[in-house]
Formats: sequence, structure tokens, C-alpha cells
Amino acid sequence: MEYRSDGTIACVKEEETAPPSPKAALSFKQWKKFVLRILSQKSSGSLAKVKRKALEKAADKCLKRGAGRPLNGELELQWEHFLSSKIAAKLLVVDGKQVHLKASLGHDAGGIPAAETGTGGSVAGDAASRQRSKKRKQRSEEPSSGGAPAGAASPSKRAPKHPAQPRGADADGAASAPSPRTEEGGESGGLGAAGRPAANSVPADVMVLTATEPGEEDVIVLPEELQLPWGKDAKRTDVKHGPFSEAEKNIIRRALKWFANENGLPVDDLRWLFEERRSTKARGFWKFAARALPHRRITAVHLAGTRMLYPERKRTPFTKEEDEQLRTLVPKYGSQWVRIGKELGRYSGDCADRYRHLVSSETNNKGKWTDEEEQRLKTLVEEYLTEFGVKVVNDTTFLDGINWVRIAERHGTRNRIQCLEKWYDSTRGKSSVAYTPAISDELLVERVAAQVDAGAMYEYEVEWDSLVERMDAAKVKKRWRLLLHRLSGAQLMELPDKIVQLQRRFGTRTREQQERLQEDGGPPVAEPA
DNA sequence: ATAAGGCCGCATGCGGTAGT
DNA sequence: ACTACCGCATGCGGCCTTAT
Repeated sequence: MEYRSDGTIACVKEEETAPPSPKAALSFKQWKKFVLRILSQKSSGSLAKVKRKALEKAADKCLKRGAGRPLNGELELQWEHFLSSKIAAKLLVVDGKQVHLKASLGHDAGGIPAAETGTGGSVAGDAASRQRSKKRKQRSEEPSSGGAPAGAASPSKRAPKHPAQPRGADADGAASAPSPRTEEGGESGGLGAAGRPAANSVPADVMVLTATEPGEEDVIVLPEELQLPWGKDAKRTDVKHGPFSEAEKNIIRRALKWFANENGLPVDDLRWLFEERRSTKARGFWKFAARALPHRRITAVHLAGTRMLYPERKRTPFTKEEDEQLRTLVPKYGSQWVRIGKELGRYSGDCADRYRHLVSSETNNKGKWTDEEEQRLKTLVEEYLTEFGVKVVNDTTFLDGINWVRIAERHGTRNRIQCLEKWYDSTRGKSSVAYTPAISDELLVERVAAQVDAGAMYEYEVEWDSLVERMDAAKVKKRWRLLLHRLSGAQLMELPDKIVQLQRRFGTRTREQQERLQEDGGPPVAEPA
């Protein structure tokens, strides 16, 4: 099967079915090397040319590693993933139909607002999609993506999430930032540079390329072997977590289109996918789509895709009438949210979420927290941590793994969100009550830094599981997130940059080490807030 | 500072289905 | 009949934005 950047998909025969070799999997770092080397040789060209050369180099590398000849399409897929990664975003700045590849990473990129593009390469298409992402209020006007050409209609359903991000006048959503919601979004859909404060020209060492050459098609061939059993992929270790990038969403859209074509199903009416449960028509679709996203779990693809493709999913606030209906329907149907959703004309998950909020807001105090309430929260959290969450490692205490529903129940006057937000604020020094600080910050930073030194470029490449003894990955990551809360602008930073910043505040890394890190790819380090 | 609430991503478990 | 797998719904924790 072939996915083309214009959204059309054709079927080709797989040449062979040999099992994929792990040796054929090249790291983003490796791809980056290829690209930089190619860029150093020329001053202009097309993205397709760069791709072709990079693929050649990659194939060579595979042979040298003893991985044999890569499977048909395997490297193209890796290339696509590389392009959608943050590391590629550092290399790429999209400007209309042109793609500028930065030849070095020694400085921060000037942001160049993406302009409308036609059916250029996938990268330009993604940027254009992002550019079209509208503010929250406008979302309801967006069409359901079912029948839209892949890469053309890719509404970023969520508004940009960077409160700290300086942005120019963006009444029209121009230069809309990508959405790396947290450190966990390894691939943001790219173009982190494009979301930065605008500089108006292309830096001198930027290479100007066209997205594609006339007549060239950006064809991605997906290997059959990337398929994973639904139930077993939970055992995978190289899984990407966090927000789906636009590139990933586009892959799902393209997969949908292919699947529909192949099976004679409509793309403008997706009832076959959502209403005919387990129908033979739709059988295998999600598995198929997930195959194109080998770093994602099938269940994650399924959920993200469902929410993205759900026909006419309303993205407007629940009306009072709908709330009343919910209150009537829930006693009647219990938690049969699909049924409730059908009656309300809403997506089931939205109904469940809405009801949850309705209920939780009924029983809590509002307004300013009293000192007594804050103190009570502090006591409860500390008790909770003593009972469940505290792990002692080298005389350091880690907080997290807090069940906020439970805390809220015990607290009595505040709901889970209020408690959670209050606690997080306290860690940012916004509370009148001083909570126990985590004294393990330095150790945590140093351990993550060690992984960065060892080649990890993203949070999802960090081996969280083994990072802290007797502490599972989820809790360590939560701890990490808490730490980042205290770092202003962390959302806009790459992992190495975060390390530099964190070490400035908490760590012991030498100046020389910091400089080396920066030279290695980070933007200039700003003074901590 | 706080409330409100939309929406996301993940884990889990269950019922249906295909394979033996 | 038994088993493994598929597809999905649900519950939950949490992020982020907007309004007050």
C-alpha cells in the first residue's frame, strides 16, 4: 500500500515478508546526522532530494550494521517519523511551499509563519494544517475530518497550549504554535521553531529547499511487518506517549482513506466505523491504522482516532438543556455512555466527562481557600504520601502517585481539580502554605541528564522504569512533570534544554558540560524566571 | 487567584469472534 | 469446547484555556 501526500492511497504488493530487523531501526539522532551531512554539501535543492539521499545513507547504514537490506518502505516510514519529530522541527522551518533546512543547530531559529500551501510534501502540508488550526471558539465550525483530503483538513482540535509563549498578533491563528503539551510529546508535529517568537528572515545558514520537485510524489510505503497484535502491544517498550502530532493524525486519516477505498466504504459517512459495532466491514481498521504508527499502542491509536473521526462530534459547551438531559439519563442508563451519547447526540466520552464535572462541582466550596482548607489539604496529601506515595531513595523523598479523588473525598469541601491545582500551585510557590518540597530534584535531574548524555532526545526515550529504584515509570514521570512546572517556558524546550535549565536551578553540572549541551543542539539558555 | 469545563491519553477489563 | 485475539467502553488522572 502506498500513502501519497495528496491523500490518495494506492496498493502495491509487498516484495517479501522477512521479519524486520531491529538493526534496521535508526535513531532520530542518526537521521539528523544524515540530514546535516547532506545539507553541508549543498546550498539548495528539494526536500525530496534530501529524503532520497538520506534514505540511501540509511540503507548503507543498515547494511553496515548487518541488518541486511531494509524492508520495502521501512526507511521511508522512519523518514516520515523523523520529519514529524521535534528534532526535525529544529531543522525545518516552513514558509509557504518552501522548506528551509537549517544547516546547524547552534542557535535559535527565527520563526517563520507558515503560509497556505497546496499539495506540497507532507511536511509543508502539516504546517499548513497547523496554521489553519483555529482558536477554541472556532472549533465547532470545523468539518468532521472524515471526507476531507488527508493533509488538507487537519484541524488541530485544541488551541495552542502555551500560556507562557510569546506570540505575535495572531488574530487569524497565523504562526499557530505546535502543541507539545508537555515534555512527553516527543513528536509535536514538528516545527517547534515556527512557534517561537517571530524573527522575520531566514537565518544566513539556512538552506532553502522546495518541499517537493515538480512531478515528484512523496510516497510512503508501509511494511506489513509493523503490525502488532492488539493485546500484546502493551508489552512493547519503544512506545511513544503524549499528544498525537498532526503528522500522526494525518497518518490515521490517510489510513482511513485507504481502508475505505479498499473496502468500498464511504469516507464522508463513517457510520460503518462507529455505529456498526465490530462489523466485518470495519474489522481490522484500527489495527491497520496503528501499523502505520509503530511507536504508538493500538489502543492509543484507536482512542485518538475515534475522538478525531467521530462523526460530527460537537465541540461546543454543553447547554443547560443537555445538562438536564444528562441528569435524567444517567439514573436511567447508569454508565452506558454510548447509549446516553446517542440520545444526546454527543460523543460518549464527552458525556461521561461532562457528567463527572457536573457531579464534582456540586459538592465543593468555591472562592478563596481558607487557611484551614489549605492546611487540611497539606495534611491530607502528606498523610497520603506517607501511606502510599512516598518512596525513599537515598534519603530523598519523591512525591506523586496521588489519588486526587480520594484526597478530595477526605478533604470534604474541595473537588479533585481544586485540590490538584492547589497542590501544583503550591509547588510553584503560589500558595500561602509552604508544602514539603521535593528534595530529590537534583538527583532526578542528574539521572535524566545522564540519559540525555547517552543519547536520549525525548522524554519517551528516557528509561523511566529503571531511573529510580522501587519507583515505577509513571510515578517518576509525574515527578518529572512536577519539576518542570517550576520551570517557566518548559513546554517550549527540548529535553536537553530542559536539562540545562534544571541544572542551573537544581543541579551540579559544570559550566563546561552545560556549554557542550548547548552546542549540541539547544537554543540559548534564558535566565530562569 | 479561582472556577469551570473541554478535551486528551492511558490502563483495564469485558464481550464477541476467529482459530484450533 | 477451548483459547487467543480483537475491538471497544469505561474510569480515571490530568492539562490547558477562558471567564470571573
